[in-house]
Amino acid sequence: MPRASTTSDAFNAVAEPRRRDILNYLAASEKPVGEIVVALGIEQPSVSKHLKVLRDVGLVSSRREGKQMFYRTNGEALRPLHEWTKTFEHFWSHQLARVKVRAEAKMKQN
Amino acid sequence: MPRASTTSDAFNAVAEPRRRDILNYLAASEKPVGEIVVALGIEQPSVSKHLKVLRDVGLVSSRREGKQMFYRTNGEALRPLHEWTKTFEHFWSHQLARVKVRAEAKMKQN
DNA sequence: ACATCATATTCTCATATCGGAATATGTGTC
DNA sequence: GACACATATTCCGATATGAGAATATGATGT
Repeated sequence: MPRASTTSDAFNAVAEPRRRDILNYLAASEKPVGEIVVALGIEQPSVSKHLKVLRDVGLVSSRREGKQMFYRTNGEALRPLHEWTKTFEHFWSHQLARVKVRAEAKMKQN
Repeated sequence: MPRASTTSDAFNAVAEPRRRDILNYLAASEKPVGEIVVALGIEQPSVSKHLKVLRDVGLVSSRREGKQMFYRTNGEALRPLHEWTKTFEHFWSHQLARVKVRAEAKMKQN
């Protein structure tokens, strides 16, 4: 069995750095493909292919306006990722407290 | 150019569902490989291979105790994922998002 | 040294991938 | 219709993958 398809879910789709770049770029406002191409410096066919993947998993939506296709990030599709990583939040938010405590303990020694 | 290696970063490593299962399982407390095998019903070689990937990206750490190898989740390595998804949080949590969604729903009625 | 238990590695295979190049589709204008 | 513009699709090649099976390594006890 090979690796799961990039279009199988949001986890697989955002594993690709370029696709995260695109999502970041489209988060502020919708943009036509051509602007993504120049802004991120990616070849046009690659951008179209990445957008297709993102669209398949619901991470972007599109709208046609004349010759142009406007894409926008649909951040809601990232919610499962956020929720899942959130369950590990205590690993670092608690740590801050622990480091603090350890630092204070060291201070007392001196 | 093929897909980036699963060991290139945490994003790629957790794209595999089994590896997320393992991270979930090891989050509570460290466990030997054998227990992961029975708990998740995955073949032992697969578990070892997944653990190697997770270890390569710092998502788990290991400790030997006699014949057994204990693994534990290192949640800190998921922080980049959490931080990144957090930048999209307003898509679902912000009141504006809710208003938008409701407005779009109303549009669809017509 | 040997046997046993626990884990890791190696091998094969079918498959999905990404980038690049070329081409196709779709839209508006003359 | 012919043309230009914007975007999408197809074909190619190199490569990493995950599962399964077989085997290797490592640790302990006798």
